[in-house]
Amino acid sequence: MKNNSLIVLTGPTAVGKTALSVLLAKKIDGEIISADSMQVYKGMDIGTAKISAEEMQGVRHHLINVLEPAEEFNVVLFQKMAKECVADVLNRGKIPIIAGGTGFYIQALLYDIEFTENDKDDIYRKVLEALAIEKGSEYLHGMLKEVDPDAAAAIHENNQKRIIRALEYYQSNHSMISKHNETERKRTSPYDFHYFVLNDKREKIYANINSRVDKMFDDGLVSEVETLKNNGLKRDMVSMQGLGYKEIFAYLDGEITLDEAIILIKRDTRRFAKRQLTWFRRERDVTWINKQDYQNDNLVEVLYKMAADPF
RNA sequence: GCCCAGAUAGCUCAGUUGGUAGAGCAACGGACUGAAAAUCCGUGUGUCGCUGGUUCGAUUCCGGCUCUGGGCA
Repeated sequence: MKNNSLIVLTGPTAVGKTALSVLLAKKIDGEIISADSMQVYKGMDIGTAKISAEEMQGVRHHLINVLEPAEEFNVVLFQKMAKECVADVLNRGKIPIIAGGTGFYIQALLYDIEFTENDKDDIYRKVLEALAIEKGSEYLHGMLKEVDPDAAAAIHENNQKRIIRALEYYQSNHSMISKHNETERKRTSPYDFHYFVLNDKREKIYANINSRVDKMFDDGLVSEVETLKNNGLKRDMVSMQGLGYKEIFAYLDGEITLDEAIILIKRDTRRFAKRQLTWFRRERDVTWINKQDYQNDNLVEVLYKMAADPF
């Protein structure tokens, strides 16, 4: 085993990553580093389908339950924390298994994408947001065209978040984000990795999602969100934009009925799974594991064999 | 058994005075490099129930059949 080896196990939500990752960790003496933008938060268990202590079966998990829901989390933070975890796990002679469904985070870690320090400018962002409300996002798009035409061409004028980020980048770095993206895209990974994407028939995934959401309600999703709300969490916080949370907030605020919330959570989770698949499809170096191709096989053994080379 | 209504996209339905069809929802494809469970863009995916007839041409008109509702017996 090399000192920079790691395994990525990902896939769309509800495909069965979590259980498989634990089995794999036990098999190869690994530790799991979660790549999940929502499971980092404490007190958000039901809606994130967070793994329980029993389900961990003694396997050590990192980056789960490490932040308060009022704290902000983003790729940069993830990358920083995850890099430390990976180094730590490797130092102790174990194999890091990156498990979770946030493709962007996995990419940032795997290819060590560079994010310059302190280039997030909250004040400028607020200014831009106010400008967007006042003059519309086409106006911001026009501003971007002035300073970074390539970025303006690549970002649709309705995509306010992206436009704002690109302007913010220019403001902080006095250089174009389009150039930055171009160089970062060419990066090669410092790790020796196996990138597994677990997949299944679409209808199967969707059926899992639908029944999982029903179960979340049975398990008390509404009261989980009520508790968070009573603790002072607001709808616009990063953590409360998670699937299942934003819809229940809308229900608690009387905007939609409970039935509508259920339908919305199911639909939006299905769409999320589809977006995840779109992301993984265009990632380089991924190994797809289609569950329907291995119906009679033990998936852990399959992964173990495929990953055996570097160990 | 008889009468009436319906049968068009995955679902609910609209429509074509005869020139092979469209809405909503669902679905599908894509982008993404400091909000990513976020954000944004794009796409009708259809033997118009089956089968004959009339017609240059039928999903549309006519007949028969099948199925599904509702009613009468």
